[in-house]
Amino acid sequence: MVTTESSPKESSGVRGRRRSFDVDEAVETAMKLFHARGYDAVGVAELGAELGIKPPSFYAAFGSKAGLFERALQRYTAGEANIFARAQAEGGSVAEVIERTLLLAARLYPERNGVAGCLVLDGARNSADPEACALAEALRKAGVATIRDFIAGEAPERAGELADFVAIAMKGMSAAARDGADEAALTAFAEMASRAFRRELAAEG
Amino acid sequence: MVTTESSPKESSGVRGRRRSFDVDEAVETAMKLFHARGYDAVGVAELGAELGIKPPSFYAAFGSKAGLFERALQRYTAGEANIFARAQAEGGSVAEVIERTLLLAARLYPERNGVAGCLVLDGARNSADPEACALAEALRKAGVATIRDFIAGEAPERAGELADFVAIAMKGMSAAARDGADEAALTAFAEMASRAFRRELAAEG
DNA sequence: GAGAAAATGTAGTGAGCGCTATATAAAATC
DNA sequence: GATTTTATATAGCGCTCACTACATTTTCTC
Repeated sequence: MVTTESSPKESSGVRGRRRSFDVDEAVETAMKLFHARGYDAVGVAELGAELGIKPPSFYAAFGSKAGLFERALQRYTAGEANIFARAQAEGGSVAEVIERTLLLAARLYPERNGVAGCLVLDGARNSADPEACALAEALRKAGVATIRDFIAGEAPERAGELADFVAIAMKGMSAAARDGADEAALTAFAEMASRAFRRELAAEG
Repeated sequence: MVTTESSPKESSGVRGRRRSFDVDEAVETAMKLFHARGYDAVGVAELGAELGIKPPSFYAAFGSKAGLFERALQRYTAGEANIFARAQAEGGSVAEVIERTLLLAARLYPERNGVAGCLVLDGARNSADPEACALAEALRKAGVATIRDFIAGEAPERAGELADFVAIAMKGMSAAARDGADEAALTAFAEMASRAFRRELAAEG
């Protein structure tokens, strides 16, 4: 082979040949592909081509296609896509945090570079792979549980249905974004949903 | 062959061998399969096995997999799944019809026999086939246009965003149902969304 | 019955799927 | 340098995908 090794002299402390690609970069690329077209529609061959690696390197690094999807989901939820965590970090009342959450979704979900909606909510939608579905489902359940616990701080009686309201609204916004809705349309919805949430929260259960 | 022809004596006026299967029944079966698992996840081989026909009969009758999907969508929208048409048929104000629409969705969308959500909204979600996506998208656009025109009768100024609110809420309910939400959860959402719609309609734009 | 038309059964097509066996190349330790 | 370890490249696995060529059967018209 005739590669120009970037740093062949310095020891890394790890035995064996060094990876010729950046794993984090690969996960980032895969994340975008899965997000743009859904889990099933992105093949291992395309991933390999896009990542610049051959199948053996792919499976040595990620174990399986679902393994890479799991890494992509981890990267997704650890970043700016974790909308509720970002909204909660700014503090405020339950109504304020939920409003911020919905408005943030309206800002983040519209199509940008072929990517729209939420990877967790829609990335494995209609997938034939049970493993991919289970990975996304676990994150969805954890997400709504987090929101429910947060709402329970102010409204323990109605926390369940109020969290469901937010979750279903988010699913609608993600689906709408994937169907082509722009930020203005999603923001209009988010504002109406926020007003609704505020009123429902204020009303006695 | 040793088939027992059901009515070999009476002429049908059409030349050639008669179909050995009922096309409408086949479309019905295909509709359920597409609805349950999504367009891409249902293969032609499985459809043929389930319908009891071989590939040549399949393609002679439907032209292509997408052709059968189109027939399935037509059958779907012509039946009880056309929620808005059913809600509108009962008459009443815009707020009443929309409330009926959302509550009807909450009743129809939860999983029954492996089928959940809306075929038009989610049947081709994440599909790699542009034709299937285009068929579903056309029906989605027609549906929201119908709702917009109906709302415009009472609120011409805000008909666009109010119709979008309903459409996004329905997408959320369909997605939630496919994720396992039951009728109680969807009904709770539908009631909150209905109250929200009523208030937004009453408020001056 | 002859011929035409339509549907069927048998048997496949090329292409893509996720994944792997095997050998080689590059880095470490000894 | 010899050995070990890791990652690589080449090539191909068995399987499914949507779809079709071809001969045959059924049913019509004439």
